[in-house]
Amino acid sequence: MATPSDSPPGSAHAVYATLRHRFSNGEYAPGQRLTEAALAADLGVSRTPVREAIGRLLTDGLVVPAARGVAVAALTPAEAEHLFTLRADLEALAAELAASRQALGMLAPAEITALDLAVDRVEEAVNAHDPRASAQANLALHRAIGAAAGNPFLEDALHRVWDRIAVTTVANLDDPHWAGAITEQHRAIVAGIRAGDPEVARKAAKTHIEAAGRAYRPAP
Amino acid sequence: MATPSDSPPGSAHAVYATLRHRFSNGEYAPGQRLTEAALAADLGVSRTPVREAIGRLLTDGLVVPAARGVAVAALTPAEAEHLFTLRADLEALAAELAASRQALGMLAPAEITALDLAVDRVEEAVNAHDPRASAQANLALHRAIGAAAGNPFLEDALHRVWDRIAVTTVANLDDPHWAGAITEQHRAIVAGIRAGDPEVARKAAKTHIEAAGRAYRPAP
DNA sequence: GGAGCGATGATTGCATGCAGCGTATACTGG
DNA sequence: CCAGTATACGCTGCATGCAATCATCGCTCC
Repeated sequence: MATPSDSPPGSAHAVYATLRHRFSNGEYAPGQRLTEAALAADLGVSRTPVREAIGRLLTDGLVVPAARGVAVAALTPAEAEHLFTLRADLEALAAELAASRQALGMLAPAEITALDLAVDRVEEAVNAHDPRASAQANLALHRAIGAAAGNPFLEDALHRVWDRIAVTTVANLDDPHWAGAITEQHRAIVAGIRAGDPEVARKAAKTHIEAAGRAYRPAP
Repeated sequence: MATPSDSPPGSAHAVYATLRHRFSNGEYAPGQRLTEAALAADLGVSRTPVREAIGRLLTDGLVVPAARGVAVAALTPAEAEHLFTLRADLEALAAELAASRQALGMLAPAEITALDLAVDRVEEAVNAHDPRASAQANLALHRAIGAAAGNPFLEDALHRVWDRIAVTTVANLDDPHWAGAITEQHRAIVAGIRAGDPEVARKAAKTHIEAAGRAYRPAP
């Protein structure tokens, strides 16, 4: 909900940003326990800012109260389904808004070009069978679409969903059928945006995320 | 994003919940500055948990960094528009999911009855020209719809949007045309849910929130 | 040998202390 | 009377200290 332009100073926010970044990179295993002292030592600050950051992660749902403090939140199959349902709608809205802005001439040509480029990068990474790079390139593309929507609150909601999913996922791209479909679907979304057709873009995005949800298999 | 079933213990979370509740009740004026010491004294705890709670409010965007600490976030017209755009889509999804669950027999008859009752309460409050009660009853209805959707992540996203809007709003219900339309639109949403028709429910909800967005005028 | 129980250790949760910083106020000079 | 400046106060931000709590490990008893 915070407009991303804010960059509050302070060690607490830095710790929070760092941890959030680590989560979205899947650097922590689900169920792993986090201790304040260890993080404080790791990040070179005292326990207080770490404590604040963990509190924020708690409200984000990225960590859950555990026996002795907090643990990295896992994702039950039901939760994953709920997340993808929400994500499908949010990304559909993002694509729709991006297309609307394009129709109104509010998107720079460079932004559209960047979308094409991002699609290419995903394709390359998938063809190279590099799951890590694929996930990152894929996220970059979707982030770019979210940015093109021009709605900071939507972007924030998307980030929350992505981060929550990213904890447990290295996207399942070894399914050859899904790997083949992903680029085609990406191109359909971008085509809808480029054409300035909100309905087409929305449907393409929704279809894509629903397919991604079916392909997703949470780590055990 | 936090599944609402979690209820982390601790004074920090209690402070956060209290403040969040106050915000959603509009108890703080936009721009008002909040000091840790005053809140700590008010709530009978030390500055530390207050500090943590304020940190969470910062990431929620409900407060913004100010000269001397934090101030209650105001809402620019552009932000309000973005919020209502997102809200329209989220509530549309909520109504759609609620209708789907109804079609699958997953909604208890008591839930449907509660929706009807909530609509009636909004109507009464609006007819009584009680803006405060109207806003609360309206929020209660929308919360009920959100709950009927059965998706905790969607509920959380909705709460974030509502709270962000609630800071500056006591809904503008003195517009007689809007006041007359609101109950009709509410009934349309509930009718769609009761009929188990996701498309009808979605469109009704979207139409309603878009109308609400037009009627909304942020406090100066 | 297994199970129950107690002690110890680690870790959280909150309070307080202290330094740094910015704001506001009061005072002085023009 | 107004403007400029210096001082002092309030407030934040972080670190540390202390008490309470819970898990784990080892011991004893059956």
